[in-house]
Amino acid sequence: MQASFHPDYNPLIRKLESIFKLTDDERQALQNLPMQMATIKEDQDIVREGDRPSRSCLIVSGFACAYKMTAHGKRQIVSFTIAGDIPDLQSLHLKVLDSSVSTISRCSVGFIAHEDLRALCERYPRITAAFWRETLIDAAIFREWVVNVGRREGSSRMAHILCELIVRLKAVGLVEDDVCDLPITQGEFADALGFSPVHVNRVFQQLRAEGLILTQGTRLTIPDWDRLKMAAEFDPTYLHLVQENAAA
Amino acid sequence: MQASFHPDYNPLIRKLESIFKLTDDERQALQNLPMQMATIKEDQDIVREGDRPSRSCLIVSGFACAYKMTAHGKRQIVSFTIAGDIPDLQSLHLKVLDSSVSTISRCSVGFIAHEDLRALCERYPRITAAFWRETLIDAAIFREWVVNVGRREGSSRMAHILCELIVRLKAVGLVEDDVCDLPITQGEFADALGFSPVHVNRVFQQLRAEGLILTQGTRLTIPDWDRLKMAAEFDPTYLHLVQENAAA
DNA sequence: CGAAATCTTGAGTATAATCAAAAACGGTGG
DNA sequence: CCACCGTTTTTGATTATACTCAAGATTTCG
Repeated sequence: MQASFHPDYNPLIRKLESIFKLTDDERQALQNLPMQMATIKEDQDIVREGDRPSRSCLIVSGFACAYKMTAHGKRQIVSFTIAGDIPDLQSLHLKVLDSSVSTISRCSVGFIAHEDLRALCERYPRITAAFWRETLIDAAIFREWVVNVGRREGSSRMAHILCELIVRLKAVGLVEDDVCDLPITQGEFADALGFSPVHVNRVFQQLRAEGLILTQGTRLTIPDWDRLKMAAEFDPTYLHLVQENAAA
Repeated sequence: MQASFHPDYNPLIRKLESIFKLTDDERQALQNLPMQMATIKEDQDIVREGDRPSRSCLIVSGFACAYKMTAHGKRQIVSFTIAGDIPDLQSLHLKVLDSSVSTISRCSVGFIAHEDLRALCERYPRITAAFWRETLIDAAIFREWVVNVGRREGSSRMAHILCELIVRLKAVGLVEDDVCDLPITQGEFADALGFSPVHVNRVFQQLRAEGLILTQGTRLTIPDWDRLKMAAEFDPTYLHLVQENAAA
């Protein structure tokens, strides 16, 4: 089936609008972009390492992640993806996928054919630049994750990933009053941080004890944003948010 | 001063040629691309985190790296860059640099103004796509580094980074008979692997004892490539080399 | 309500960090 | 060519962070 978003609700258009003012022409082209919608339940692979996809997937709602497996069967999550992200946009130019994408929560996703993306890019250079820019921000996030996993310990590592998630969720309107819904299990955080699940649990308790976070089920509350940022050594520059969205 | 390469020696053109056959027009445009050449001695920053550069730098020869510092003064190298790489190409679309680039050995670099790159991309969409693709491969390498630092231990982590370097050096003709010159100190490897220098030293000794590597000064020899690959759990897919260069 | 997943706790272990000092190496200048 | 200096590599001993294993508590969801 084709997408039928109210213009304001198409998360792709919203994201591009936040970077620059779309012309009517560009907006029209984006609204007409064929998109095959699907709902995918939690913990399902959307695409797998080794695939040679002919389309990319836009996460419309829900949480997903990109991950790789080591030869010894250990999983490393390399990024969390939220509404508006296209976690496999790189497959437009790289034939073989080098990582898998899996849902974390139930997701609504839109598949966009590469041929349609290519046609769009060919006609609208500013959209090409915007897509390229998105993949460059993804790369900036990977860089920061290398730093996080390589050089930060326990609680600052955990705090950092929480800061990143909150800022990114805030940018797409998914944080209200320092509260957000974060359906990510401690085991999944472990795979993102290079920790064991047990260690994540202990670090969580430490953060709670220090009053840096509050959890009730999947609901996360940040009582004191500045203190969490401090504990995380968090500097949001690498997310390259535009001013209006950079509420960090 | 302007660049004056023999066509075959311009590492940027060589790299693009390895992806697709350039038209005469495209090759001409690349040869005419204004490039300010400089020689930079070892351990010098070329650009720094926080800069807002108006040009990008092509590494023509030598070894460099991109790195970030944590608030506690620890350094994490997020990538090694070799001849033909443009480690800060992302600054074409991201105003503020989120990482620094430093030389490791004495380097010959060419600075290319963003306005010239933009003009080139505007006129030659295939070159745009090729540059975009290069940044996507950078991102794929960052992903693999997250896995390496997050989920591999001691010798496989070290072996993996050696495998990557060797394959990339081979792709640009800097490996002969399983021997290459690798002017990277153990302290620098430590910053790339998230280890202490002492631990890198011990892992090196382990790899030597297992006959996986041989070192004489900065000269690295790989007696048995398959065994090193095995120890590293190395799969070169993520480097997205084209067939002719994929001698891994 | 019951089963499965997730979270939590404890105990023992392993990988890697830190600190400190010595040996080897590489380049420079006399 | 050799002595000297700074850097890099190496070694040893101790400590710390995080892992593993195992079991019990809690939550979630059908």
